[in-house]
Formats: sequence, C-alpha cells, structure tokens
Amino acid sequence: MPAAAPAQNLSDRVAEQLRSRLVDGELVPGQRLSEAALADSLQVSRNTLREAFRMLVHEGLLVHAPNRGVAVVVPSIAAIIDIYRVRRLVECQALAQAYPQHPARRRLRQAVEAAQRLRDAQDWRGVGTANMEFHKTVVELADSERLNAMFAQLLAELRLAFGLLRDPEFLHAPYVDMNLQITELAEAGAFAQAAAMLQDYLAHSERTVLAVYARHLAGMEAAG
Amino acid sequence: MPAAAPAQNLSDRVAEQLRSRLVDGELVPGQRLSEAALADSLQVSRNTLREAFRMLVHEGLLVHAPNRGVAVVVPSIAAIIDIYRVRRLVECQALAQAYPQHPARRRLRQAVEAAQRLRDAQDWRGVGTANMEFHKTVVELADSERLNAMFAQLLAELRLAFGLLRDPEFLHAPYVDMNLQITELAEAGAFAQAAAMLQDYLAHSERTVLAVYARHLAGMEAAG
DNA sequence: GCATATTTGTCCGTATGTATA
DNA sequence: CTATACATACGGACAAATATG
Repeated sequence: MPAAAPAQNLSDRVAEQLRSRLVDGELVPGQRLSEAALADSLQVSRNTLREAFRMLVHEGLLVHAPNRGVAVVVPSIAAIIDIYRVRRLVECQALAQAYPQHPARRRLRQAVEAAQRLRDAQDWRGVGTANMEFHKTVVELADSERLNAMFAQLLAELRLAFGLLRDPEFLHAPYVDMNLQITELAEAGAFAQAAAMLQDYLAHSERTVLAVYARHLAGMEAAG
Repeated sequence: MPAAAPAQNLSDRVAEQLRSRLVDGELVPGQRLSEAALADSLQVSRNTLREAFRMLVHEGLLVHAPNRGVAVVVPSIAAIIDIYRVRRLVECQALAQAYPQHPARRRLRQAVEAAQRLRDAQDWRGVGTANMEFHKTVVELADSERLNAMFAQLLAELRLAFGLLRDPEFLHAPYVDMNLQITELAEAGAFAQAAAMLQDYLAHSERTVLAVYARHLAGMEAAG
C-alpha cells in the first residue's frame, strides 16, 4: 500500500477519515452527504470539506450530481464486472511475472495466516480485510507504487459493494484456503501455475459476488 | 479515453484547463503555481482553484509541499521506471488477452496512420500524441473503463517528462513503424506475438527515455 | 403549476502560521 | 533577526439550482 504520507493537510485528513467510514460501511451506498451538516459535524469549514470531496469523487467512492451535492456511490453490476476485469489482468500478471525471493512473498503467507486466525474466530469482516491485504500483496510483486495505489483504490470501491451485502462469511471464508494454495505455489517458484489458479479463483469470486449482488439489487427494487 | 463528462463544475473545468497546459508543456516541471496569481489570471476564486489543485495533485501532475503550495511535478528517474513497469504489465497483457474482431482494433490502425502522416509532415510532437493514442487504444482492448482512466493518467505523467526533453523526433519517430507491425500482428490474430513485440519495444523505449533524461538532469545540475 | 425553503456553487475578507529575502 | 510574502483555513455572503409543500 502507498503508505500515503501522514497527511499534514486538514482536507487530506478529512478525506482519510471519510475513506475509513466508507470502507467500514458506516456510510452506506446511496447516502447523500450534506456539505453543511458534515462540515459542522467534522468541525471543518465547507471549503475544506469540499476539497476532501473532490478527492473522494476522483477515487470513485463518491459521486457528484451537479447542484445536488455528493453521495456515496452505489456500485453497479457493470462496475463490479469492470473491477474484476482489472483484477484478473493486474493480479494474475503481477503473479506470473514475479521472481523468486521477492520480499513481498513473505507477506503473502502472513496475510493468509491472519485470515485463518480470523476465520477460526468467525470474524468474517476481518477475514475480508485480510484477504484484501493478500491481494494487495500479490500486486506488490510487480514493484510499482503507481500500480499499488490504483489497486488500493479499486479494492476500496469493491469493498463498498461488499459492505452492501449481508453475507460476509459466504463471500470471504471460502477463499482463505485458495489463498494458501496460491501462496505455496508462489513459494515454490511455480508462478505460472499460481497465476492460473488465481485466474480461476477470481472468475469464481466474480460470479459469486454478481449473483449475491443481483439478488440484493432486486430486493432493493422490491423494497424501494 | 473515458470521455469525462463535459465538466459542469467550474473547478472541473479549471482542472481540465490546467491539465491541457501541463501536457502541452506550457507549464513546465518544477514551476511553482501561486494560488493568488493563478486564481487572478484564470478569473476564479482561490477556493475554486484549490479544488482543482487537489485533483491534479491526486493525478500525480502536481506536487504539494506543505505551506509552500503546489508546483508542477518533476518526474524522477524512479517515476519513469515505475511508469514503464506498469506499461509493460498492462499494455502487453491487454494485447495478449485481446480477442479477434475487437472494435478497438480498427482504431489501432487509425492511430498508426495518423502518426505516419504527422511524421511525414515532421510534426514530432504530433507524432508523440498519435503514438500515445495508439497505446491508449491497446489498453482499450481490455474493455475496462477503470483501466483506461488510470492508464490515461499514467501517460499524462509520462508526457510531462517527455515535455522536458528537447528531442521529440528521436523519442517518437522510431516507434511509428513498430506500432504498425504490432497492429498487423493484432489484425492477424497473433496476439501473443504482438504482445511479445510490444514488450521489447517498451524496454527499448524505456532505455532511450532514461538515457536522454539522465543526461538532461545532469545538464540541469550543471546549469544550476 | 407556483411559491417557498433548502442546498449547492462561487466568491470575498481575514486571521494565523510558515517559509524566505 | 526582522520583515515580507505566501499558503492555510475559516466564516460570511449571495446567486442559482433544486426540492418541498
């Protein structure tokens, strides 16, 4: 992850705070964010808050409707498909082109072991976080700051979609063991095989998420 | 490129205007941008300009020094290496996984032909623009909005580095014919071969840019 | 369909802290 | 070391657009 300097600026700190609330699910997709109310609650001026909004809109976490302000983005089916397309391309290729003894390799196993512990504790949201850490680490095998940063953004957006679903066990638990297998293949230097496995894995994950998500949207429609 | 809605907001329009000036080389790397002066010259308020700054900093075109304002980023050698790393991963894989009859395929040839015409007219900057269009189109073969957007950003940053160099013919002209060969391989459905060629091409391009750039930075150093 | 209230978009003035001449 | 210039952040103001009754 791009470490993102300690954020000296107030608007950067505000953006960071909102980002946490977004991926934690405290702010839910579709929710409108009033400038005046939020500025008041965060104890910052409207101008400062607007600067933070710009960044989050740019990251794809918020949407901006002209003269109607900003709202938390509601990930569409198309967005999920798009995100998985990028994941397959970037993650699999980062894995395929990795070289043995890469320093990130150790963190792959650490992430998997963290996920295993959290699974045993039935902390499914924690498992989701650890799994995302695993995938970020896979991308770090490509040794590019810019790729890491853009991938982190991508996962934040995906996390928004996950937060909408109420089935974290189903969504995260099955992948812990697969991550372990991929890690072991990578440790053995079998990168091509690891990449192939990840490819299938992501296709499976995409199908699962889309199925749950489509059902969810249908439910929203009915309730709406 | 993601077309980016007509930008209703003033700060969006300001950002767009600054972006053009940056990639056109009107604003040169290292140049500091005074809030007050720029706001005055663009006839917008400082708050509006600051919102635009946030976006451009986020895109990596401007840097922000605490309490010292923003300046045009000076691409480092490390940045160029990083950018080429992403390019090799993303472009080659987009090409390798493309399928025949993809609609973007036609635009590959259009970009190459545009570059050929501009080369004949000795418009080297134009050749650079057309070549970038070619590479954007390669990425479009992957059918992902998000990948297109992030790649466009990446090329804008690279363009900043190119703008610093005074050798556009040397930097752009040699690649027109290679782009043509890649296009023909793609048209023939030989995507793996096209990707392999692009891989070598990018490695060559990176070496060239780095060599010129290192010399340039050394010259800057000497000139002080 | 209309009048009103709310919210956003944009600008300005200004106090404070930080860097530079 | 002082003075100046500048960025940072705040709050107030008003027009324009939108939502509400």
